[in-house]
Amino acid sequence: MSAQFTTSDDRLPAYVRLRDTLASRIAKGEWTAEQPIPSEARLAEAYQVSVGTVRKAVDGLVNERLLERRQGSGTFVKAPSFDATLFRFFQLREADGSQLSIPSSKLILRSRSKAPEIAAAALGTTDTIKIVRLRSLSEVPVLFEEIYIPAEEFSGFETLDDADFGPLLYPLYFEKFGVLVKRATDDLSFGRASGQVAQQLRLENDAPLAVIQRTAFDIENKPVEWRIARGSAAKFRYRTEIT
Amino acid sequence: MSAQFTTSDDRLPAYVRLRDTLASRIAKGEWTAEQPIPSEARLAEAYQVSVGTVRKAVDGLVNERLLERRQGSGTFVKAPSFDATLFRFFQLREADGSQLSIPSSKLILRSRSKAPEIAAAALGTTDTIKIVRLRSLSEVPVLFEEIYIPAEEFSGFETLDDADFGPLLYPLYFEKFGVLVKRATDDLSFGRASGQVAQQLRLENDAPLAVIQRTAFDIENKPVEWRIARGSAAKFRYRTEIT
DNA sequence: CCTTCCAATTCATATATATGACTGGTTGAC
DNA sequence: GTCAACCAGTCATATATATGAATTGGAAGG
Repeated sequence: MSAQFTTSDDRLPAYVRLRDTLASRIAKGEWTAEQPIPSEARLAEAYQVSVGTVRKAVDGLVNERLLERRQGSGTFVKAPSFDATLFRFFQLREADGSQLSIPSSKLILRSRSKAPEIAAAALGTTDTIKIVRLRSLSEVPVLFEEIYIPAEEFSGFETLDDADFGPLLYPLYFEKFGVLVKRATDDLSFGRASGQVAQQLRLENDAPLAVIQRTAFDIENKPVEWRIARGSAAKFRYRTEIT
Repeated sequence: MSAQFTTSDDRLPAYVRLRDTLASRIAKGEWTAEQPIPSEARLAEAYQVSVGTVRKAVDGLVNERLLERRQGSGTFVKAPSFDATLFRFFQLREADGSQLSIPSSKLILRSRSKAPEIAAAALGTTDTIKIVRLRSLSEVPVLFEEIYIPAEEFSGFETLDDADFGPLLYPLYFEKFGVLVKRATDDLSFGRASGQVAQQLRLENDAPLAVIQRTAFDIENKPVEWRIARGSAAKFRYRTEIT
């Protein structure tokens, strides 16, 4: 039984093509996070390569955090744990001082909308759906988000039921539209509150703001979301590793 | 010919012990960045392991950016390219609009000094040497830095000749004290200018400030430097990848 | 019914080996 | 002297294989 690589330049090394092939199968949702993918031996047999080559391909995907190895049990698709990323920036805790938690989200707007220039440049299209949310911890608003996603990829997004929206968008993208966000680039800068932003965040005009602009990419490195999030600079905390 | 692993728990896999051993040899400055380290075949022979095991050990060090492979030529120690990291935050250009460059540095203070609590906590000692610098681009001050390093590791630092100081400290740490900075953790927040900081940066009192607190670690993950850097928030730009 | 033990499955480590690709220097023809 | 061809050394890819370690599920036994 010899499965095919997904079309990709066959001058590339086998382990690279296998990695791409597996990434694509993961993106298609062929495997769930609960069940192991086929064993290394099976994959080797299926794609007619050696186990070593499979291991090297899987190594890559493990490195990219798409897969997770569990010795003795198998290799599993890693649930896209893109969870609290944005909230690493605002290290807030619930009033009781407990662990950080994912803030609740209030949907303010969701509509077909022409993307502003900077979002259009990042996404490569002006035909987008705009989402505006206010995120809060313990009823205190902490982050005001404007989000743009390409209308083409997310057609039907405007008509989703409000009940489908949880506090996190990326799982929704994946479940309803098969869009798996794999990485993102965040740009941080500093600004000042005004108008709707100030009002929603309950800040004074000109209050210092931390501004985070994010472009998110799917498995194929195609940009699938642009957003700008703003929160009070006073509460801003960010930690990063440099190597 | 069988070289020894540096003492490390011999229950660990061979490739891990070899990686540690090589890391230690790199840290000792046994190889320069200009000459290749011994070939994979030679290392395999010297340590009595297979080439595959050597490759896996070297893979690790390449991943950590300690080594760099050049097909056909060899594997080289990577010059600690910790250069412009801090200045990723302040994306400033020379007045002529040219590429970013490393800012010049004016030494303001260098003396044995008791570390403030937060630095002492990071470094594990209060017995430190304090360095204060003002960094400028095209004569415009952009960053005010206070740096603490453990007096024990850097004994003699106070008596270094001023001429030894270039714009970057990490090469100096390495050349004069054998301390190789491998990674660092940066904590970002926003604050307000006052006193000496405001004066040196030529900002008004209460001007918004970006604050970066960094702890730097050597190859053995021992903290070897703590610093706090401050610059005008207005010029602050930071980009990061999330995956 | 529960615990213990065992066997199968799976990933983890390690070796040995072969071939290809790239680099840098040497050789030799002109 | 110049330049092309060659060659030796090095990392890159790929295979085959063996053994160890962790997990799981079921059989055996009380």
